[in-house]
Amino acid sequence: MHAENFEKVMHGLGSGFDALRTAPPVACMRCTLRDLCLPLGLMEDELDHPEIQIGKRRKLVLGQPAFRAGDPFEMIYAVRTGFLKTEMLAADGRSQVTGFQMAGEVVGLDGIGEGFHNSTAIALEDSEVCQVPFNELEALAEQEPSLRRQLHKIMSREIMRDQGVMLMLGALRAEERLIAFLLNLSERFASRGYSPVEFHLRMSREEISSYLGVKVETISRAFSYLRDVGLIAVHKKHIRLLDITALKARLATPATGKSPRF
Amino acid sequence: MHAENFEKVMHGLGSGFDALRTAPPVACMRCTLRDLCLPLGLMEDELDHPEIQIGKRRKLVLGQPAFRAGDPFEMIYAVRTGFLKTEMLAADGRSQVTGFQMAGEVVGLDGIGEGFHNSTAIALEDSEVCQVPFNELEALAEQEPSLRRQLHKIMSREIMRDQGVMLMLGALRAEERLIAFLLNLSERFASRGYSPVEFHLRMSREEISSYLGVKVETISRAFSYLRDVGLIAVHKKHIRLLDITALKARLATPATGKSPRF
DNA sequence: CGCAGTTTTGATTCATCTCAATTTGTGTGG
DNA sequence: CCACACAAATTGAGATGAATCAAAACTGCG
Repeated sequence: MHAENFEKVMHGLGSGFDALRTAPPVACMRCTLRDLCLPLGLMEDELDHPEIQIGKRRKLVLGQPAFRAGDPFEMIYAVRTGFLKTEMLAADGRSQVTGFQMAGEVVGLDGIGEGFHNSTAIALEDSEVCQVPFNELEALAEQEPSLRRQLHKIMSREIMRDQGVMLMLGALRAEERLIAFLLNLSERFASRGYSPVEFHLRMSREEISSYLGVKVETISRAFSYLRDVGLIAVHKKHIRLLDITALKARLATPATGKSPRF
Repeated sequence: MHAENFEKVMHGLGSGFDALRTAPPVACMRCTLRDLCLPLGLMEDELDHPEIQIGKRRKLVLGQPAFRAGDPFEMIYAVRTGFLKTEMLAADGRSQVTGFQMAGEVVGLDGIGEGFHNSTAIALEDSEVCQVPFNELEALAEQEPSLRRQLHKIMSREIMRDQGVMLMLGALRAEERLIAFLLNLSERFASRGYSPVEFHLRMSREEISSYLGVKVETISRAFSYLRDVGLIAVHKKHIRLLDITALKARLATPATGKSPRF
């Protein structure tokens, strides 16, 4: 979906706002996600708070939610390790996956507006997130212009990401959606130092199909087709992109008539 | 689409940041969109700045863009009167309408992240917007906690809105999408004091179809069908919802198998 | 009043869904 | 470690919704 959304991410370690004064276990400055994260901006201007940190780490086992729709909104969550999915529930109980998040990406931003989360975030594998109390973050952002800008960028990027998904759902056919999805994963893995051509899907076909707005069978067929034409290699959840250029080309052309590219 | 998104809106009048000190033509406090807007929060806490205002009014004639994709990001825009559409351009030149905005709604938030707009906002009728310089807004928000919260809410609501559209595009069939669209307009008109059952569409069928991710012919057929079954009355762009309850019911049931409502 | 663009309607084709069966994978307990 | 039971994924065949191609009706405008 959408060219680049290796989102800069928000995170923090330790706990509480007074962390500004006390030296916490692991400061944001030393966090491994430093440059993907909120403190990125922080560091630029505010090197006088080397130990700044907000939020605390929390482990999630496979299937465990970070938060559920309806929960009061208090935190936003930065993925430190692992893989999450977010899903929205329709009124009739059916749900739709709205995104997959990997290290350095943020979930929970949708809760700000209404005071409660309207989506659910679930770990697709054992993961670790950094819980950031939003009101503390806001307060801190007040004092740190670069942090404030970073927060706004993160929210803005989420808006862009969502709009990219809209474009994909509105304009691409099933097979193209899958290609866009795979290419998007590829980019995100690449930007994290992993192989862009070979990776492991953490989500089920069902979850992919929900995200892409088609039925599981259709996704399965699309996988098979791309394998048959030699564009990808599939071994259960292990994917290898055999010809990224050709895959991109399939997105760049309106194929049968609908619009292309994400 | 999506229950409520009569977005609180950001606006301002006059111009420049120094407006904090000089008395501008029309202060936010006296703006007719006051309670839909950013100053909403402002007023709660900061009654000591009765003349506060940022941004300036700008008229747009039908078809005129407030900004274009690629333009450097400097302002966000609150619709004061009229009707806008926002659209994203795909790599191959095709475009997709990503939203329609009416009085009290904000456009341009997607530009924050990358420093340039990645969508285009165009007036669907003669309109007036309030241009708010974003960096000034950020600076002002720094001093006004309630304004800051309001800004975050607005961004968060845009995220929720987009996710609602994702759900619609991923889960509903053409006819259901149109119903969701009409019901959404209905709510937004209602929240502005207009009739929820009778209104004028400002956008073309083409634009509706782009937004809903289907072809024009399909939208036209969906209109005709809903008319034939007595759910709506259509006279060109004038729409009357004859049975809102029944329309909602069609969204609440997985119809032929796909997911409904959202 | 006639032309150009938009909207509607019709007929057909095609993509995706649906239903159903099969295969493959996974976890559990013997 | 194997066998079984259950879940996930694939494949097939047919039904159906939406796209496509084509043309007619309508709308607005000079």
